[in-house]
Amino acid sequence: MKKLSLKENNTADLPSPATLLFRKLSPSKQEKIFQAAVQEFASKGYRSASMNRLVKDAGISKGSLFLYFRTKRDLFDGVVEIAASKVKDYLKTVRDDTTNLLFFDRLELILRSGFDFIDRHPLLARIYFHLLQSGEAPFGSERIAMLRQQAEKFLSELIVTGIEREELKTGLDVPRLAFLINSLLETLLRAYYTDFLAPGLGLYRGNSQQLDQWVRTTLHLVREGIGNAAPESENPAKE
Amino acid sequence: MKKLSLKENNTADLPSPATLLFRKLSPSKQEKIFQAAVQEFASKGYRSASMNRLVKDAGISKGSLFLYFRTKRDLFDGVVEIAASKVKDYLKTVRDDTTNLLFFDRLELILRSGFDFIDRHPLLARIYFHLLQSGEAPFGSERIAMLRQQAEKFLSELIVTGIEREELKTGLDVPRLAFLINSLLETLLRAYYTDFLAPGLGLYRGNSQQLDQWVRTTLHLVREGIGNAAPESENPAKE
DNA sequence: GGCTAGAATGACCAAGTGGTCATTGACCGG
DNA sequence: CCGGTCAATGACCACTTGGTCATTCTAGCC
Repeated sequence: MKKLSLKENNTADLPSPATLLFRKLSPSKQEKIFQAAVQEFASKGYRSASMNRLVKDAGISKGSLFLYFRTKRDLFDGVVEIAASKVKDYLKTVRDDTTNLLFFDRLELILRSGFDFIDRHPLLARIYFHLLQSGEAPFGSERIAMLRQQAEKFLSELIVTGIEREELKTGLDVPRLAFLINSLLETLLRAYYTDFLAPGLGLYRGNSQQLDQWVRTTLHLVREGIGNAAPESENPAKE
Repeated sequence: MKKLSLKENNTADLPSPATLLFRKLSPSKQEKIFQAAVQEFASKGYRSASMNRLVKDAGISKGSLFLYFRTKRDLFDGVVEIAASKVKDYLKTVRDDTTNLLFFDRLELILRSGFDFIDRHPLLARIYFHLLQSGEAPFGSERIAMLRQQAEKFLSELIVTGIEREELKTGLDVPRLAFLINSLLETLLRAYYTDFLAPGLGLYRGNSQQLDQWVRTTLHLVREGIGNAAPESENPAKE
């Protein structure tokens, strides 16, 4: 019953990057083309993705592709649109499904859902993070900023709720903390599908035990920090 | 008093990417070429950097450049070598200059020195982070892993020392925390010179007041976390 | 001067790029 | 079976890429 409006098609104001012609194609053909595009962009990044290769993989002619999407950039935008909307749906779902939980339980679920999302949509995740990380791409940085702001706004709301429920300290610097925590989550997720980011730490394709440990350590850091509060003594200086 | 082995030039075992001919050049000419290369790689990233453009900027002929560096890759390696060694020196200096300070003061200084480093070497910083973040480059990922491991080992040592001095909790998951804290620092530094990463949060080219706030918030998070410890009650929620 | 070793040069190369467009071919109403 | 419409095609375009190499230039020596 709580299926809130998942549509919320605020992307509608932007003109779709695909041409009318493309949208008249049979769904299966559209799918085939998108799939090839996702594959190509995910594995090569925007700049090194080759339209020639893509066309071969999709099994269509080059001329057709440029009838469906006027430019490489348009095609990429179309792919990003899909990736972003999937990510958005996932964020929304997680948020709505966890409203009643405690802050740190919510945070844990967000993280775990992130791993899950990557398992389900590895290529889309790759594109999403590539976009998020990439300073070198010719994308209007507004799009990147928007993605980021979305996640941070989401986290901010979580934190504010946590404060209201007295699960978190008062007087927190919410927007900055949202940024910092978001960066922690992003790094973890990125390292989850990238082999060289955390070599030897069992995050990349880690088994569930290793992931548990990561989740525990991360939550512990965010919850309590690592400083020794010297709980017995009123004097936090040397013992 | 154990002088930690710093392994100064463990890069010496690798053959220098520059040719003999290049090393015989006058320092000023070497400098000019390096400068053009740094500029080009920093602004375009590895893949989009153009040797043709570079050659024009450096004011030498294309043939010469390829006499000095056999391939584009070699030239890039040469530039990275410089960037990495500068970063390394900076890390080492910060560490050695702060051994006597408390853990969180050290951490603060590391962060502030990072900002300072970026102010001083913006282009090298860009290349360094580009390398660190880039999954798309054709660099052997070992180099990236090495850079990362260096920073994390550095942080690990700091944490261990902090634990020994009872400034930090005992029983911490040191390597994972080093990874997480490192990711926080990296994100902050990256956002410090990247306009779109933390839009509106005053980190990009922020004034010193804004930076102070960032430092404070970050350290507070790492030290105490954001969880409400419910200090009045002696009831630490069982887990 | 003449000679020569070796450094500097830029025209040139094959390969690849994103993108175009004249041609083809498939379908359809008459 | 015709003509008309329009999607599909791939040869082709101008341009860029990293890299090469025959040629030219230059410095030093006799």
